[in-house]
Amino acid sequence: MADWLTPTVKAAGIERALKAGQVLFRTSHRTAGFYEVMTGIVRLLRVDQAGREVVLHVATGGETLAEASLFAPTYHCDAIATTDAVVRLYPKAIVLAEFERNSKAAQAFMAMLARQVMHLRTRLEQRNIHSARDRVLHYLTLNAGEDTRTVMVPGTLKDLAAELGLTHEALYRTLADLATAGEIERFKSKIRLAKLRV
Amino acid sequence: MADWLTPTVKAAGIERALKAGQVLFRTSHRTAGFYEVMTGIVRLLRVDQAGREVVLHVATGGETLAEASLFAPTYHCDAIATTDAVVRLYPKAIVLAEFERNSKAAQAFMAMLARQVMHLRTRLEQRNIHSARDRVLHYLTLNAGEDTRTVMVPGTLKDLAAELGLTHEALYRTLADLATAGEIERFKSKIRLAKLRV
DNA sequence: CGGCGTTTTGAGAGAGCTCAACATCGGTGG
DNA sequence: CCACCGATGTTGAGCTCTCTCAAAACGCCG
Repeated sequence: MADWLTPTVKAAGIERALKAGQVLFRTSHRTAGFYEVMTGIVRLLRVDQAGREVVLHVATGGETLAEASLFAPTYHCDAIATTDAVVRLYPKAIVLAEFERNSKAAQAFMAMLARQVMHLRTRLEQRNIHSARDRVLHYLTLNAGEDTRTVMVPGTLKDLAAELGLTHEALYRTLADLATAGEIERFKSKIRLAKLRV
Repeated sequence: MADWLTPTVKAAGIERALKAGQVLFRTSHRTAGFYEVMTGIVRLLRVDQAGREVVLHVATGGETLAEASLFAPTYHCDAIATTDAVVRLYPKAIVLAEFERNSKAAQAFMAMLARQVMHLRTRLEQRNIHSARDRVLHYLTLNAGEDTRTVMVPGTLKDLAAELGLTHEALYRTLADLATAGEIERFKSKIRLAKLRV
């Protein structure tokens, strides 16, 4: 997953603990580099003229943050810890120098970004599906494993509901309906799509 | 916008016209490179066990397609023209060689991908907002220009509705409501947010 | 002038959201 | 070992909001 993280870069990572509400960086601050969220939740936002927060993104464990800051002199939004959190800073100069020297690392980084773009587009497409039923089916179909039928559910169903953009109630109901309709089978942390009806 | 497109790469671009319904590439085909959609609409999709299309993305003019294919031996989805379309192929070998030789170009490409990631995350965040009113306001606030109040509307309001994930009726109504509430002013192809009320 | 697409407004229905109650499970501490 | 507690999982009922279907006004271009 993080094969762009060469030993050099990894060694340069600087961990930092944040209290809930603490500011990681603000708009127009000079960019230090980009971050990886290790634990907790960090949100990216802008503040509009009326002082309201306009949220750009909510990052949780494992996600990277502000990749674009590698190529910009200043940050373009604020980053604030929503919960207590631990982040790791990858200093811009070191990362860029590594990419210059090591084109394999650069390629791996590009590949990671390209995969993210792909994945995000897919999730966006998913949100165009209005029916909860179809949205869940879309997700299951796309995330079915080797046998093209079994999906491992990562984390709780509540988390899944959030990823799908549904309330957890709606997800529970939809799964229950699909199960009684015989379209899926449910297991502890797996869901299996019914055999295709031809 | 396309500053990663060095003359070398640009010269290597191969245009190709597609009829509606024509296949550009299929899953497991060997990757030739990635594409830019010049005109028309191309959709990326997978086919599930029951033979149904599962759409991953719908690309239109100016968008790039299958960036991740640069780093993979085979395509992981099908690409089919929805309308008559013209695409431009940037051959993998040439692009990668250029990135190896020209680290500025590589950096520009990374920067482009990073910006895309940022933008897609923002759009995804936007879709988490359920109320049409708040979603429109979120969009307007984030896209306000220099003066932080005026938004140029690209294309028709119908297009905007699609980008926002609303029906055009819902958007028209919401804009009308916001206008009568005095929260926005509407012009030919501009919308201005009302002054902040403190 | 006659079409075609966008913009606008109306009315109705359905689907998911909200609020609420309860079950279940895992962990914690007495 | 059991009682307690919090978070997840589940089901119910009502409501709101957007979608859908419909129709008409408007603007643009041939």
